Amino acid sequence: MAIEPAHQPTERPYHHGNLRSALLAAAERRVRERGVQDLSLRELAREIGVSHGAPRRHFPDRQALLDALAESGFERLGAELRAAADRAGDEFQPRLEAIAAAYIRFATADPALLDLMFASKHRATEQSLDDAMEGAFLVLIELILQGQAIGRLAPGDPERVGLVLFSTIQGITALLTAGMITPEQLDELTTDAIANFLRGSAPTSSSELPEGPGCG
Amino acid sequence: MAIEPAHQPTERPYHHGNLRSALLAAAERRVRERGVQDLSLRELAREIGVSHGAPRRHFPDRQALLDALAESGFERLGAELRAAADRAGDEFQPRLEAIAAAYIRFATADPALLDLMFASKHRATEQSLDDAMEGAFLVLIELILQGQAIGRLAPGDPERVGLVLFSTIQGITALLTAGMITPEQLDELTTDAIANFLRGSAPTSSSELPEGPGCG
DNA sequence: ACCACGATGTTGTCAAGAGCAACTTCGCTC
DNA sequence: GAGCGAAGTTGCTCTTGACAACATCGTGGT
Repeated sequence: MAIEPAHQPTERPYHHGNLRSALLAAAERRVRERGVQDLSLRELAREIGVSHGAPRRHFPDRQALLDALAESGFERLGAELRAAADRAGDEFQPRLEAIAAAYIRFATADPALLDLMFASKHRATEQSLDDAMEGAFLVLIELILQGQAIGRLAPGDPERVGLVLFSTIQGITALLTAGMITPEQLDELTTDAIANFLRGSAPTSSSELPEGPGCG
Repeated sequence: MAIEPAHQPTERPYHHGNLRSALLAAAERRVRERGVQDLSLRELAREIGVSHGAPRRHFPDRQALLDALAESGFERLGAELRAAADRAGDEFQPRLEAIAAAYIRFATADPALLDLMFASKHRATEQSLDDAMEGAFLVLIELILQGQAIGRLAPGDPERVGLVLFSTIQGITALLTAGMITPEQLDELTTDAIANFLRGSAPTSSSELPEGPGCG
């Protein structure tokens, strides 16, 4: 008989439908609210209304779920960075500031997730995780290329320059989530760091203009 | 009956003597070898040869041990930074490079401990942890002050400048422990970052010498 | 239609760890 | 030398992760 059991029309069917997505979504929320440490597969199963053994079909162990969480985190981060860059228009510096702000916004909203993303790499040799990471980093590389093209940044391997910028921004988030700086200091530090990066990576007068015309 | 039981002269006495230190030492080694995640109080107790309930007398719960570990980590980090600075002599740039190298050496040798140090701050409102952190950061501040005094760095709040430098170095370690850069890239990135910082924080010609004598 | 099979979910079990409490042993002081 | 508190032990409960055997569903082949 039929299509539905007698109790409630929306009684859970035997199969959840997309348990994997549900687990990831619930896990991301739990991580945001209570940290990675307290994340329990059984608790997630309970919350979703599924048995404690069910998650195993989708994630062989706890680490596998964390890896998947990290991967989706990198995808979302990449998307947010790109969106911020797009919204910021075509000019270099506003784009740089928008990307940095978006990164820091992500880190502020999801500190535990970002930690997880940076921690998960250790064990996981997953290609997909690498790809997701690479995708997020690409936004920075493109920005560097633009900066070099318009002469705001000294020429050179864009990846090297990108890493310097990346380190700085990631370091700021580390200090923030570690509680070593207050939210007020955050804005100040971000501004300082970007200004420092721009000055430090600007073409030198001599490289830009071999004759040293600054003293014309 | 008396002084010793019959078995072995060096049979463990009922009281360990300094279980707290032993726990911290064993924990630090375990964290270095297998990460924070796998650290188990009971395993430590077993390794030291003490019952599973004993650690509780010194650390009310697992987090308390982690906090203590973080604190001692900051103390050691501070000591190593200071030692490196002292060894480097009196000149500014060698000191800067030595301090950065020492920080990164620490991060390379004890990645999990550094993560722990930066993660433990969340919960712990311990004053002692703050103090230990502050002590490590002080080395940087003094360095900045020196740089400003000799005119290699632009004047300004040394803490602000110090945070920029700190962020960058900490960011590098984050990329390293995340596996996003290889050890070869590490040296390159460190060099780039320091050079970038120095250029970015150098006094401008105009602020340094109001009359712009560079073209004299 | 029907059946077999694989994917998904459930239940039961085991080992291990954290946290807690009652008890024991020791060192130290009065 | 009695007792008191610090340090250590033992035994318990609860939770979790991992695993295996079983149940249920839907889908493709015939």
